[in-house]
Parts: sequence; C-alpha cells; structure tokens
Amino acid sequence: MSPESRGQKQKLGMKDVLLWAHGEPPKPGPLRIGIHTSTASGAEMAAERAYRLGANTFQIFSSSPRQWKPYLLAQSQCDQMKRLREKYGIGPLVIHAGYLVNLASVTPEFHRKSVKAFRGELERALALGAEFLVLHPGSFRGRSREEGLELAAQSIAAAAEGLELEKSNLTVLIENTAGAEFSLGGTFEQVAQMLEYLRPVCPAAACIDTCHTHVAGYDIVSEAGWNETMRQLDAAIGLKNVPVWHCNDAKHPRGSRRDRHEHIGKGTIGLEAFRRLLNDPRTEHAAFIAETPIDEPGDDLENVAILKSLINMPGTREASIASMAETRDLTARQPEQRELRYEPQRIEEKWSARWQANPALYAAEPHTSKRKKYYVLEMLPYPSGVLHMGHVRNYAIGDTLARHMWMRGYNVLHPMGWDAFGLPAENAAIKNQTHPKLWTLGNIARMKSQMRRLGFAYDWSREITTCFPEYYRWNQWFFLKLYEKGLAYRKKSKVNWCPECATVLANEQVVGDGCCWRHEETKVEQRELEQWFLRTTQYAEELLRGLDQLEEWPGKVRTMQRNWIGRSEGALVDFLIDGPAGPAGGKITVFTTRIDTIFGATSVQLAPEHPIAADLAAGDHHLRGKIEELVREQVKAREEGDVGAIEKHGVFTGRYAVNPFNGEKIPIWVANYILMDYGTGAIMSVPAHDERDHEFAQKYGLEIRVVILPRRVGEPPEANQEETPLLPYTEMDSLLINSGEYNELSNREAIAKMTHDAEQRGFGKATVTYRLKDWGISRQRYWGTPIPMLYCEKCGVVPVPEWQLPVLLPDNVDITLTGGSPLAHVAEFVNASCPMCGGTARRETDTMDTFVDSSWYFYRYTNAQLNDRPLDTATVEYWFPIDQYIGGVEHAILHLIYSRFWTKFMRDLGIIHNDEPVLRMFTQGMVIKGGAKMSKSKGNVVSPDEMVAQFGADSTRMYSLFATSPDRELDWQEAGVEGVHRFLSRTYRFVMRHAEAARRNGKVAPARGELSAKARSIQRKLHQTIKRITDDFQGRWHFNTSVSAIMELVNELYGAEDDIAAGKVPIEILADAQRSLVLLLAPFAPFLASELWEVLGETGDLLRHPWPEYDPALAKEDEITYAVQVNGKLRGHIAVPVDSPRELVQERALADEKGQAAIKGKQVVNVIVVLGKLVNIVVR
RNA sequence: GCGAAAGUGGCGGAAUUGGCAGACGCACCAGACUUAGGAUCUGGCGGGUAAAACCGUGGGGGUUCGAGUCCCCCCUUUCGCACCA
Repeated sequence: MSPESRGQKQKLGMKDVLLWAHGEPPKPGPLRIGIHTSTASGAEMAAERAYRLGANTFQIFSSSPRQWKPYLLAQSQCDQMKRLREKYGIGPLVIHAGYLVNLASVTPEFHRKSVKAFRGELERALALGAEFLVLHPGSFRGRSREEGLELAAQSIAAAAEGLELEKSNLTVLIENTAGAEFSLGGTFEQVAQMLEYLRPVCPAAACIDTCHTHVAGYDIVSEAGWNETMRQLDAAIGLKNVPVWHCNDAKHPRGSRRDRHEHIGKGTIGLEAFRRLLNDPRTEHAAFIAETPIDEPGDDLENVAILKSLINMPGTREASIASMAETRDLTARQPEQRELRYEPQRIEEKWSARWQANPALYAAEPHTSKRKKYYVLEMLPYPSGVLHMGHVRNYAIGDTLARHMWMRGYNVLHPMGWDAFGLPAENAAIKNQTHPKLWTLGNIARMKSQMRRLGFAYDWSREITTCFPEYYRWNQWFFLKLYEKGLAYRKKSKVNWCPECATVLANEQVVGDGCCWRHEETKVEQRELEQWFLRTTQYAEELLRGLDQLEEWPGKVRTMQRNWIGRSEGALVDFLIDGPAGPAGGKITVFTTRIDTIFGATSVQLAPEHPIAADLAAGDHHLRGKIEELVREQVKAREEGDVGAIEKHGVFTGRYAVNPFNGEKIPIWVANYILMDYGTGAIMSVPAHDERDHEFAQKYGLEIRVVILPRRVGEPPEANQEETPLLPYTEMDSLLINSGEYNELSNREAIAKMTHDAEQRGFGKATVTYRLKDWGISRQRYWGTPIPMLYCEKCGVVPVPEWQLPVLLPDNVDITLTGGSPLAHVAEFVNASCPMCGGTARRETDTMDTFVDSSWYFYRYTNAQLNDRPLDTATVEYWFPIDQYIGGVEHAILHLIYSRFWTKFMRDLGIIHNDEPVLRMFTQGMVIKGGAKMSKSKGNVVSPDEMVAQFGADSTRMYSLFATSPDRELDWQEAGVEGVHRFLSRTYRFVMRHAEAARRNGKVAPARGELSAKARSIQRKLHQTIKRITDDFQGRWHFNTSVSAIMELVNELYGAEDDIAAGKVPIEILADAQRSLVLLLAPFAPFLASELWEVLGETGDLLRHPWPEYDPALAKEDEITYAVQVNGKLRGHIAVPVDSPRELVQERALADEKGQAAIKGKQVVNVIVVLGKLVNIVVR
C-alpha cells in the first residue's frame, strides 16, 4: 500500500460520525428526515449513526453495492437493528439495492446474476425488517424501452417468488433516474409504467430523487416549474404513491442528465426547491433522505440539519440562506484539505474571462514584423444559429495548430468572420416575421459566444461580416472591375432554377442527381433567363495547370477540380451539308478527340437543339415533331438526373453530309445522347470505335466500319488470327486501316497529321474544349450584395460609377418567394438616374451569389478596417499565400475553385502578386453519430453546448482530435469524451499534487549523472513525447496519436508515484516533466494548460512560451530489447546495451535460451540482424 | 459503368521507411477502498490452450530471411464522376 492510499483511508475514517461525534445529538424534527448511512462494522451500526446525525429515518446498503458477493447477515445483527430503531424511534428503514443489479440486462449471464442478487436484497430487507427497498429500474441497452420495462418487472416477480411479500411490511420502490441514454426511469411516466407492471407482483411505489428529476429536465427550481412538475408527478404516479424522497442537490444543470449529487442548497437546484418540497402538505406522509457527499467530516450532519431547518420556514430565499449560514456555524468543521477535483467549468470560465479581457494576446503583429508569418485559416461559417460538431472539429484543428505555431514563435494570423448573406436568413424572415439582418446578427452573437466558450484563439479585431456595406461594397467594386475587363457579362441562357430557393443556381451548386446543394431532395429545373456571368472559363487553362503546383492539397480535391474543369483536346471538323442549306448555314462543325477515326464515321449526329436540326426539319412536320420530342426528353432527363441511364435513340433527317477527308456522303441524324452545351453540339459517329456510337448504330443498323487495329506500328499481323478487334475498340496506341493515305500510321501520329491537314485544307483545326462553364452569379433574392448595374432607356446597360458605391441594400423590403427578386418591388431602390445621360434608369434587382463573398474574404482579414481599398498590397504580400486552410471537402469545387479564380483575377488587376490563395489545404472528415450524419430528423445531433456543459471545452475539443485522425470521418461517442475528461482529471490531479516541486525549483538543466531507473525513465519518456508531438505537428497531423503520446507520458508519471513519494525522483526532473507536460498540452487543452501553468508558479501567457525542445540524447533508450525470431516467428527477446555492434547482438541472440530451443537440431543458414529492431535466425 | 480511397479485437483507432500486430482510449472482467451516488487506484483483456503449440490485419495467390505494409486476382464499403464526343 502506498503512503498515499494509507492517508486516504485515515481520511475516510474520520468522516464517520461515530468517531468524532460526542454528547447529545441534534433532536429530530416533525418530519421524517434522514440520510444514507454507512454500515461499517455491521449493518446495525447504521441505526446508531442515524441517531447521532439527528435523523429519524435512514437508508443503507445491505450489501456491497459494487460487488456481486452477498453480505452475510447474522440473526443477531437483525435483532440489534430492530432494538436500536425502537430505542431511538427511527423509521422507516430504506434499503438501497446494489447498483450492479440490472434487471433489464440483455446479457443472459448478467441478468441471471442480477435476479439472484436482487433476491438477496429482498431476503435481507425482510430479515432487517426494512419498510422499503429502493431499486433503479436498470438499463435497456440492446432492446426497446418497452421490452426493458417489462423484463425488469418480470425479473422482480421471479426474484420475489415464494417470499410472500404481500404479507410483509416491505414495499419495493422504483426510483426515477437521471435519464441517461438507455436508462429506464428518466420520466415519471416510465416509473409509473413499471409500477403498473409490478403491482400484481408485490407492493410497489415510487422513490423520487430531486437531483435525478432536475438533471432529467424537469423544472423544480422556479415556482411555476415546481408546481408544474408536482402536477405531472401527481398525474403520472400520484403523490401519495411516493413514500420516499431522495433529497439531493445537483452539480450539473437542469437537463444535463449528469447524475452528480451536491450538498443541499449548494448546487443548481438551491434551497428554495427543498423548502417547497418539505412544506408541501401532499408530501407530509413521506420520508426524506439525503444522499449527499461527505467531502469533509460533518457534511452528513450538516445536510440533515439543513433539511430540518427548512421546515415551516418562510418562503424567501434570503431567509433560507441566512438560516443556512446559522446551521453551518452550529456544525463545527474539521479543517481538512479539499480533495483535488478537476472542475472544468470553474477553470474554463476563469480563463475565458481573462482572455476576453486581453484581446491583444491573439492579435497578429503588423506586416512589418520581423518574425516569420503563419496564416492559419478555417472556413468562415454561415451564421445559421448554433455551432455544430463539424464546426467544433474544424476550429479545434485550426486552433490547435495556431496555438502551436504561436509557441513556435511565429507571427500567427488566425482570424474569424461570418458568411452572413444567404437564403436561410430570408426563409427565417418569412417564417418568423423578423428581418434577415436581425436574425443574422443575433445568430452571429450567439455563435461568437460559443466560440469564446470553446476557447478558440481568434484575432477578433479582424472579424468580418459579409452583410455589412463595409464589406460588400468591395464585392461591388470587384464586379465593376470584372465588367471593365470584360469578365462580367450578361446573357440569356438556360439556367438551373431551384424552386425551393426560388432562385438561379450556378452549375457548381447543382449536386448529386441534379439537385440543389442546399436542398438535396429538390430537383433543379431548367429555365431560360437573362443573367450575369463571370468569365471563369477565361482562366480554365490556368486553373487546371495551377493544380499541378498545389502539391500540398489533398489529391482528392485536385482530382475533383481537374474533372470539373474537364479539359479535352481535339479538333473541329466541318462537314458540308449535301443539298440546300438553311439559315444556320451549310456546314456542320463537329468536335472530336479522335480525328484519326474519321474514315470510320458512318453518320453525323446532331443535338436535338442544334440550329441545323431545326433547318433540316423546316419543311417536315413529322421530323420536327420527333425532334421536339427529343428536346423534351433531354430536359426531363436532366431534371431527373438520370442522363446516363436513358436509352439512346434518334431520328434520321433524310439528309446527308460530306466527310471532308474522303468525300463520302453519310446520313445526318438527330440523337438524344448529343448535348448542345458540350463541344459544338454535333459529332461524327464512329460506331466501331466509340461505345455510344456503337450502341446507337446497332440499334438502327448503321454501318460499323473498322479503321483501327489493336496492332502496333511495325508489328506483323499474327498468323491465322482474326484481325478485327472486339468492338467497340476504343484503345489508343494502335494502327490505322481503311483510311486512305493514313493507313499504317499509329493513331497518335494520325491525329497530328490529320489535324494539320484539315487545317491546311481549310475544313478544320485543333481545339481545346472545357467542361467548365462560366459562373452565373445572379440571384433573384434579397439577402445578398446588390449588383451595381443600371439599365438606361437611352444608354443601355450602364455600370454604377465607383464613387457611388456602395449600392446599399435597402431595409424595408417585403420578402416573398414569388414574383422574382424582392428588390424589384422597392421603388426607391429600382428608380435611379443614369450616370451617363442623367435620364431615368432602372437598377439591377438581382443580388450576387454568396460565393462571391467568400471568394476573397481571406484577403480582407489582412486589413479588415481599410476603407478606401479592398486590401493593401504590401500587407497581402506579407501574409499570402495562406499557410494552412482547413475546411470541409464539400467545398472542393465550389468555394475553392471560385477562390482560385478570384485570386488570378486580382493578380491580373495588379493589386496582389500571388497566383494561388492557399499553399496548403486540409479537408477534415465529417462528424457523424451512430453511423449516420447528424440531423435533427434522425435525432442524433450532439450539441457542443451540452458537451461543454458536461465535460468542459477542453475535453470536447481534445476528444474531437483524439477520436481519429482529422481527415477521417468521426463517429461521436460520448463515452470517448468522458475518457478524455478522465485523462485531463488525472493530469490535473498529478500536477496539483506535485506542483510544489516546480514552484520550488526554477529552471534547472536536467542532470544526467546518477539518476534512478524511474527518474531516467521519466526523463526519457518526456523527451520521446516531445519529439513525437513536435514531429506530428510538422508532418502527418495525426493529432490522435499526439494525444495518445501525452496520455502515455501521464501514465508514466503515475507509474512513478511511489518513487516520487520515496524521494527517488530528483526535483528538477519532476519539475521539468510537469512544465513540459503542460506546454505539450497547451495547444490541445488550452484552459487546463493555462490553469496548471499558473499552478506551477509560472506567469505570462502560455502562448508566448517557447515550445519545449527535445534532446535526442535524453530520448535515447539505454538498453534495447531485440526481438529474436526463428524463420520469421517470434521466439524470444534479448536486452542489449544501446549501440551494441551487430556481432554482439547476433551472438547474444544465438545464445538466447528460447532461441536455442527453437533451433535445436537444425542448421543455421543465415542470421539477419536489423539494428535497433530484431534478429532473425534462418534455419533449415 | 469509370475513377479514387478504405477494409486491423466487442468499439474508436495505433503500427511514420517491409522488421515484435493491437500503442492510446472506450467497453468489459477481477481486485483495493465495508465502500450512498459519482469517482479513484491496481491488474487483466485478439482467438486458442491447464500451460504451450498453433491461428490471427476482408478472401485467394505471390515476392521476401521477414508482409497489415509490396505485386496479381476477387469481395465489400465509402466518396467522387457519369451520354464530355
């Protein structure tokens, strides 16, 4: 036994009232009031204790509550119990069943044990003559609540079999519980239901615990709440059926479901609720029993006294408190050190306040700073109302990194802002009759305070809110510049329309099977509208090429962007129409990537919307009808999102086109698989060498002509082998046939030569096609940046002059989802004068896509207050590119491609010099619960607030990093958070116990000389841990293993407790270990680290303290354990001094006993020694 | 259909370069603390065996002294793209 635990025992002993109470005990009051009492030295002694405590009722365990082994009760003990109770007039006696008992358990073994144990409880209760036996209903994990309740009741019946309870004086009480996940009895109704099941079996009633009731969510604190809760209790169970109340205050807030008892009047319930309870005439018949902690000797006495003092007390809080103080004086306390308990709420509130009072702590130095800069950024949130776990994870990653970089001495820029424009604000406005601005700003305030509570270290002096004119005026300014450069233009076109949003969407905002990015169930419609576009295609090539340079971006994001841009190299070839031409002209230009197959073209296929298709059908009613049908079909398919699935079909136009390479006339068809918005909307169909063409030609019996062979150039054909490949044959690196002068060329050569020839002969040219389309930014909604354009009757489209910016978004607007942009109905906004001619003009009433706001916001952070320019070039020069950007992968194409586009445009404008905004991108994984995305409808949302209330911000944040590596999906498990909380408690207790060493010992260089094994081991582990964590920050970013490493270090320290107590660990080692531990913890658990830093006697903020350095010499093992393998199988271990030569290791390994046994009788053919790792002996 | 990533105890996950599989945490089990409740501390914990042997990283094959890790085939899951000419 360590000295520590010996001390513990003594302390516990002193808590026993029998050891210190002398003289006359306090007198009992008019009500039955008591407390749970220890049964040390025999159950009957509890009655004596109850008397000493001034109680006239009491509760005990009749056996050890955490062991299955039953307590053996002697008849003499039972007799003595009855005698003492009679003598002192104490009753009723309540027995609390052990808490291992779970009568609803799914585990058969466990259930069997539970029933048996409960049988024992009943027997002992009868023997002791107890009036009540209190039982927790159990946990139904693994089955439904209903089944759980039923099973529990059946189990009680089974346990009671043959005991004739109805003839005894014993009543089984079902206690309500804190309502934790899977536990039964969290509501009065559940208790009532169980009683219902139970009544036929034995006398049954309820025991109501005030703490459980409170944390389960019932309001018993306010007067109105109290009355309502009592009403519900009466309705569900009946107050007359509650013969016992457990009177406990609570440590945790209402609804927290955290079952932690507190001294009466000192918790979140307060005295007033107990006063109401004790003075309610409907509870007169009941016994009130406290189950409050005994932190210090006398606590039990005091709690009983307080309860008694509340009887007949006038109903004011002040009076209660005054009386409580009086009671406190009556019960003399023994001075004893408070137990060291980690209380995150206390610590975190303290440091939150301090940090908030000192915002300069997290402020970046100006760009003239001599220090190296580090810009770490998390994607700015949309202020939807509350933070969700995804946010917390995102910001925890960024904050941990930022804090680390601060400690590494960097000038860190770590800002935060709000993506404040957008639809939800308008929807909320319609629903709640509030203004979008008020709704948004309210949400921002709430989320900001959540961020502060979580301890994220942001430089709030740079905060931006995109719905403020100070910000969006620069959106308008940029728009004018784009317009000036010809990069913003207006055109009528087919656009994506989301009926739910009542606005247009960009292509990038259409996701999944043609659904809206905000409404993943809502199919996007196609509408023809006049819209503003930004010419993103202008930068298509650069956006694509730039991806190759972004080596520190996730490959996945780069691939997605590459696919999105969809570059395709090929050629345009003109096919002349045989016969008369219409207004669309006499030639069909096709786009092909395989001009080498043109001799195999056996038809030309037009998109149904192709103008030439209309020309060719001009005189043909029937054909026109067919084509229109195809158009409708395509529109429908697009809307339904199953474009690839529809069957290919088409119609022959009756006309022919001339293949310019061989003069061949081939039929012109219109087909549903040809898209007007890709390439030229027309193709040459080569059935032998294209899958779709092949399918189509087979259906309609079109000619399939092979022009490519799988053979390479120069390879002779294989004898007796059919040369025709399996069709369609689409591979490259092969040979042309049936292609006139191009026969025998490799297809790559043919592509070059034929393209060149087509160009020479004037019927074609090389070209590049992109899938990327221009960005449509017009939105027919209110809550966005007004597009700064005017329409003048005389001058046409006129930009708002720069000096008139910002075009303010008016406040007094009727928001509806119908009738186009709400701004169009605001006359003061719409009517303007033309800056060119002074005549009347109409304002553009569409607003900008919110992705415009987020395309350049991170530049604004570098100088958020600037009011004559969007940014300062020199400042941006210093801070950019962003060193680390962190966000969800869902923005891989949307936000991240727009941002890159914007950066390139700004660079060409000359106001910045970087080509890319982000050097290193990180996409964190989603947070899920129970295998599914968190959502309100699934009811699996974990609220950060609740986590923080239960476990503290440090535990919540640290768990989000510990559960898995940041790039993976995180399945939130509350038990895991609890585990981290436990670890932080351990850390807290260790430092609290040993801080004295650090306070006495200043900075001392750790001596190497004569260290005990344990001391050396601490030192070694410390330096190994510093190395691991430092490396993790620089490379892999596997913060889960960083946290593990800190846990290992703390475990090591705990393992050395005995040696520390025995003075075998030098003070400087202990002090150094603690200081470094706290520094390592600082990025992960900033609150606790700051608190402990202070406890260690340090001043100054942790963020400014240098990150600990590791000494490789100290991290080195003194002795290495080699694994000894024989033929690759582990056979034993040998310990060898570090840096032993290969020969020595080999010799020792061969001499090893276990190894010897394994190689006995065999011939050693080889011995492989891997220094520092293992020895493998190869035998035959 | 195409492309990418992943598959390791009851669970989340370690194993950084081909070198002792299962670090760390959760859950569980046993013990200590006659212990209200919540904790705390110590030990155990892939399967298998009395103990060994032996078997174990989705399945099958291969390379190697040695494979979770490399190669080939297959299965499953997740994500992305999907008439792109």
